[in-house]
Amino acid sequence: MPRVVDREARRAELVSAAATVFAQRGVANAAVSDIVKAAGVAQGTFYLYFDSKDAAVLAVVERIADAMIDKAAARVAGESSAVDKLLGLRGVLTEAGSVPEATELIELMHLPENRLLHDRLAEGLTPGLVSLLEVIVEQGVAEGVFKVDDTRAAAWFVLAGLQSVELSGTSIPDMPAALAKATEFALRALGYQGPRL
Amino acid sequence: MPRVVDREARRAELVSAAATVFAQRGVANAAVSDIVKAAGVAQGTFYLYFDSKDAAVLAVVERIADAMIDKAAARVAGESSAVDKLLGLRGVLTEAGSVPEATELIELMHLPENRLLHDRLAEGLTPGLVSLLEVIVEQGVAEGVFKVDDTRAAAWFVLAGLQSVELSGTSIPDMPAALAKATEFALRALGYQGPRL
DNA sequence: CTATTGTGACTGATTGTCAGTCAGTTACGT
DNA sequence: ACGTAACTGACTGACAATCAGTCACAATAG
Repeated sequence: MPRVVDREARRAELVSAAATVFAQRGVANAAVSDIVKAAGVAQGTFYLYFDSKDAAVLAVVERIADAMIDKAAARVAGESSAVDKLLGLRGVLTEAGSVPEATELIELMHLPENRLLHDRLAEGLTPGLVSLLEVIVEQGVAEGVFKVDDTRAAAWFVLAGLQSVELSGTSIPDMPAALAKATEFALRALGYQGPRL
Repeated sequence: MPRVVDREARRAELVSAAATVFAQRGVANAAVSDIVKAAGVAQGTFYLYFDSKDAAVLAVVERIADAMIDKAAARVAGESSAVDKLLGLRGVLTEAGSVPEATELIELMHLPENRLLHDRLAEGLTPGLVSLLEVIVEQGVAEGVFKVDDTRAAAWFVLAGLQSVELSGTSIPDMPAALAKATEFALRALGYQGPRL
C-alpha cells in the first residue's frame, strides 16, 4: 500500500491556509498560489483536495458557519423559555465576530469589498439557524406566548429580518440598538403579546 | 474639435450588450471580449466607459434595479390605503420577472449558479424599496392601522423578510403562498390588528 | 473653398496574472 | 523491490486590463 496520509487533516490544513490568505488579501485578490505557499505544498496538491478555488471558498465558509451554529445552539440550550432563547440567539448574531477561528475573516467581511464572502457566509449559515429558530418558535407556540401556524415560514421571515440588520453592519451606526428594535418587530410578528423587553 | 459622440448613448449601448451577454453566458463566464463583440467595438473602448468588468456588472444591475423601483412606485401610487399599498408592493416582488428589459436576466438569476448577480441585484434594489416602504409605514401610522415608532427600522425589517422569501425562489415550491404568509407576519410586525386578508 | 491643425474617440495587439492540468517523482506499506 | 497513492511544479490557455498609435471630425487660417 502507498503512503498513508490523513486526508481529513491535510484538507483541514489547506482550509486554514485558505482562510488566512482570504483574510489577508480578500477572496478576489487571493491566488491559489498564495494559498499553497501558505500551506507549504505545491499547486497541484491543492487540486487533490478541492475541485476549484471556489470550492475552497465554500469550505472556509462552511467551517465558519458550523462554528457559529454550534455557538448559537449552545447559547440557546442554556435558556429555558422560548423568549429567552430568542434573545440568546439575537445575542449570538450581535457578537458574530467572536467566533475565535474566524475573527480576522469576519472583521474583513465588514468591509464592503468583501460582499461576496459575506453573502456566502449568510447563505451557509441560514439553513442551520432557521432550523434552530424553528424549534424555538414551536416551543413558544406550545408555551402559548407565540401564535403562529406555519413555524418554518415564521422562522424564515424572522431570521431574515434579524440577519439583514446584522449583515448590513457597515451602514448602521448603533448596531445593538438596531438589533433590539428588530427583535421587537420579530416578537410582534410571532404574535407575542407580553410585556416589552 | 473632435468627433462628437453621445457618451450617454454609447454607454447605454455597452450596458445593453453586457446585459445580453451576461444573460446568455452567466456573469462569471462572460468575457469582456464577448461584450465588446456584441457591441461592435474594440476591447479598449470598453475601458473608456467602465473602470473594470465589475463596474459593468454594477451598471447592468443598477439599470434593472431602477426599472423595478419605478414599477413598484407606480403600483404603490395606484392604491390609497397603507395596507393596499403594502399588498401592491408585495405583488411587484412576486412578479419580479416581469420587468421587460430584464426578463432573460432575471430568469437566469433563478439558477443557483447566478447567486452573485442575484445578490447584487438585491443590494441595488434594497435602498430604493426601503424608502418606498417607509413612506407606506408612515401613512399606516397616520391612518392608525400600524403602530410603529421607528418607521425606517420597521421598513428595513419587513422588507428583509419579504425579500428573503422572494429571493430564495428556487427552494420554495409555492412562492405566492409563501409570500402571502410572509405578508401576514409583516403586518403583525407593524402592529396591524385588523382583519386577516 | 481648401489646407492645416487640434482633439477626443476609438483600436487591437500585447502584457501580466492566474486557475487549472498532467507527466513525472517520491515515499510508504507489503 | 514492487505497487500505489500522494505529491510536485513547470506548463497552458484564457482573460482582464493597457497603451501607443490611428481615425474622423471640427474649427480656424489662408
